[in-house]
Amino acid sequence: MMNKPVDYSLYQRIYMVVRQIPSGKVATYGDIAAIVGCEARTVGYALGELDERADETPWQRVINKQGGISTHGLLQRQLLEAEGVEFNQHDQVYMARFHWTGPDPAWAT
DNA sequence: CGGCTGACTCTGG
DNA sequence: TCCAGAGCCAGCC
Repeated sequence: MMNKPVDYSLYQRIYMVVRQIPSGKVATYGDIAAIVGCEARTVGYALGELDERADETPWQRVINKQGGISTHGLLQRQLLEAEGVEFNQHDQVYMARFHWTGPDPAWAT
C-alpha cells in the first residue's frame, strides 16, 4: 500500500527505523543508514540529539558494527542486558543471535 | 550564509 | 593488533 511520501526529515526517518527494532534485538549504524539512505555517521549524529531519557526511541538497540558500544557504554549495556541481550568477554553483543535482520515486511514503507 | 559539532566505518601502515 | 586519516551529512548558532 503506497503510503504518501511523507516529508519527514532524515533524522525523523532514522528514529522511525530505530523504533522498528524489537526488544531483545540490536541493529548497527550501518544497517539503519542503508535503510534510510545515508551514511553510518549520520545515524550516529541523529541519535546523538536524542535525550537518553526519551523512551520514545530505543536508541540503545543501535550499536556499532563490531557489536559493541562506542560511547556511554555502561548505561546502554545495562539497558540491553535488561532486554535479554547478552555480551561476550569482548564486550560485544552476540550478533549471530541478537542482530536485527531488518524491518518487518508488514512495515514496508 | 559560514562555521561548528557529533552515538561510524573502512583502509593503510 | 593498535593507531591515524579519510569520508563529507544534517542541524543549530
